[in-house]
Amino acid sequence: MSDATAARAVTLGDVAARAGVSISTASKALNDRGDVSAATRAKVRAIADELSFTPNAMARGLLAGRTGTVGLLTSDLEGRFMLPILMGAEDAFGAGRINVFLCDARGDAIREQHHLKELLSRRVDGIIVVGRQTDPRPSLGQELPVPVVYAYAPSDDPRDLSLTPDNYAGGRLAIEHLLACGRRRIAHVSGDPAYAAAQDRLAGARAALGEAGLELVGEPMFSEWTEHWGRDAAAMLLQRHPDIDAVFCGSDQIARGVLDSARDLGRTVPDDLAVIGYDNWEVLATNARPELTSIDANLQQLGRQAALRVFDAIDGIDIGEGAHHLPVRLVIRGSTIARR
Amino acid sequence: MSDATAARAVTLGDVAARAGVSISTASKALNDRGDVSAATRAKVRAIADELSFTPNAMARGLLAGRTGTVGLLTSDLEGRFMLPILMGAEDAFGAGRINVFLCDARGDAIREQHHLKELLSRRVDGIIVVGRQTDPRPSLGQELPVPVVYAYAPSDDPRDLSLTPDNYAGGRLAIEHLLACGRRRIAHVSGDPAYAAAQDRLAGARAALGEAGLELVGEPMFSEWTEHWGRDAAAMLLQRHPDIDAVFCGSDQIARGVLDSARDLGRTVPDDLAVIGYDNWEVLATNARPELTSIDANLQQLGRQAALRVFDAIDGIDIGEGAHHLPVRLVIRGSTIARR
DNA sequence: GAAATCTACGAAAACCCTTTCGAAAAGGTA
DNA sequence: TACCTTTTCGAAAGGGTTTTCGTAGATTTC
Repeated sequence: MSDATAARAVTLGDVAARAGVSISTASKALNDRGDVSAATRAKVRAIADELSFTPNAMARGLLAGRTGTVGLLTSDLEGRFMLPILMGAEDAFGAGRINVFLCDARGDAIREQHHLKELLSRRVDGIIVVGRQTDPRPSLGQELPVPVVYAYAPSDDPRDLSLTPDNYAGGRLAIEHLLACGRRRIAHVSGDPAYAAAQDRLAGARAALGEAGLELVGEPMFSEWTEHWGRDAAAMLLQRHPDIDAVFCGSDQIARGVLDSARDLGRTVPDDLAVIGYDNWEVLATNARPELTSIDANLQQLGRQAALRVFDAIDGIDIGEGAHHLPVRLVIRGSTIARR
Repeated sequence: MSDATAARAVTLGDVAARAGVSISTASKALNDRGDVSAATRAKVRAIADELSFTPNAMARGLLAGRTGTVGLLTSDLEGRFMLPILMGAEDAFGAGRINVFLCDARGDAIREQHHLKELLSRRVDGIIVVGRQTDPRPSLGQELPVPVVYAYAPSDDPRDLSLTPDNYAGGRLAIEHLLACGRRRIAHVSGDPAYAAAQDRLAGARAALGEAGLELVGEPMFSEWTEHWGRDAAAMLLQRHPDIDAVFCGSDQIARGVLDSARDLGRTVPDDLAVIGYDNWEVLATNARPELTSIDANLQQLGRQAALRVFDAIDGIDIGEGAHHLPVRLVIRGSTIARR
């Protein structure tokens, strides 16, 4: 960028002057509006191309009242869950010629307020708030001049619209799959029990077991969402309850640890022991031995949905309120069913 | 968002009227500019707060010529490398009251052009282009009205400024560490040989070995950047060259696979065999058995640098040109040195 | 008391675009 | 020729803010 001439950008006026027409005619020619002769239109278009004229979105937005931008307020970019949501949203917006303002609050409420102000000052047409856990988070309030949709982490105010993955259903789905595979003695190893996700998944699992007249083998084991813990937990578990035939893990990382320990202890997966993970983190799941069956939260879909809701709200459509739990999906791989 | 009144946002005029002063006085009062009495200033401020007035950034940008926004044009959000870069950039910008337009081109040139046009239409003050590989990518051209900095993937035009991690130095660093650990019979397992990163790391490794009067054991093994390949490669390697005492892996995933196979084949890491990875992907590296020594490309720092360069360019400072290789960092863990 | 100096404020231009409405030109009809 | 219709274009307003410059009033100086 040595010679980036900071020359004034070419304006509609420049195009009009060069084409020998008025500014209004030029505008109409470029926007297919009003009555302009075909010849004039072609001429203006040609000149605009030649000067590589790009209309000033700000000037346009000033008039229209709409900016064609949406704010994406994340609390923690780092998280693995943020990305697919972000992609889904960006995807949906990209199709509609909307641009995304990205703000990362780093989990800090003050930074969040600061970013919120920035977004409002830029007159975004809507805001998506993406949390890093499925635990409820403080609402931005009801007084905002733009529609807000909460994704992943629901708002703690039921008047807000929140989209969040259905962890309860995920827990059920995992257990139902294990039961369908003929497993009966199922244990649960999960992460931090303070996470709503951990509790919801467990609740779903217990419900599914209950309907089959079964219970978890032993107490559910909670600690961290890491492979390390998965290994340690599995070692303890297999010693205490050598007769288990399946483990439902709260995350793929934990499941990887469980797989490792099981292998070390001479258990064969899936024949001897079925293992199911959660999150369907592809890199981890597909490189496990055997490949890991998992629950996918459809996060990209969730991001898409959030974006579409914001679209609707912008168009004046009522998008409703409350926390909506989006369906999750079972991805079957070799850790629960032997390959034929 | 049930009651998001689409009421017209409060303008400076509203504040001025309510305060009983002119628009210009109100503006000056809020911006600490011009001559305004302390009393008037306080009054205007109070009213602005009360009405929760937020200046319209578009109207402001229209005048100033600067928008306080920067475009982040990524070619592939999905990639693991994008995130830290994005975070670093967002961080640097956040501090300077600049907002980030995020655009994901999905690796598609047409989408990229489309997004570029959008960004220019929004009159961003600068653009950061983030690629997904360290291979050179097509330049956006020299004719753009705003400064551009290429991060991770350098531009193929030497007149552009590119910041990219120094893979050659990374290769050297890895080998030098292994040599310092007393290893002499070192093999190399890497990913897709079509990646510049793979070739650069290998070249650096060979240079370091050469200086010590050594050579790689066997041919470098290329295939995929996966654990699967790491396992397969290690199995072959240890059969063909049972006497190797270290493996330099092209990625942490490959290294994880190598660790797995080594363990299966009864080799002890690090006593018997040292393993070093690349990328320092924390989740993988710290959960390996033993924890994985790796090379960290300082991507967050790279993103920061890119942002700062754009800042400078906006301020009219010449930011230079050419591809700059940013230093990488060795992170020592248990896979190369036994814990005391 | 007049002149000079400050101080505090307001009017208006500028930024770039879209849109409305009126006017001019061109063509057709009686 | 006088009148009407259709087509094509331009003048001007409007959007919200910043900034420049002028002015009215207050204060000081001789």
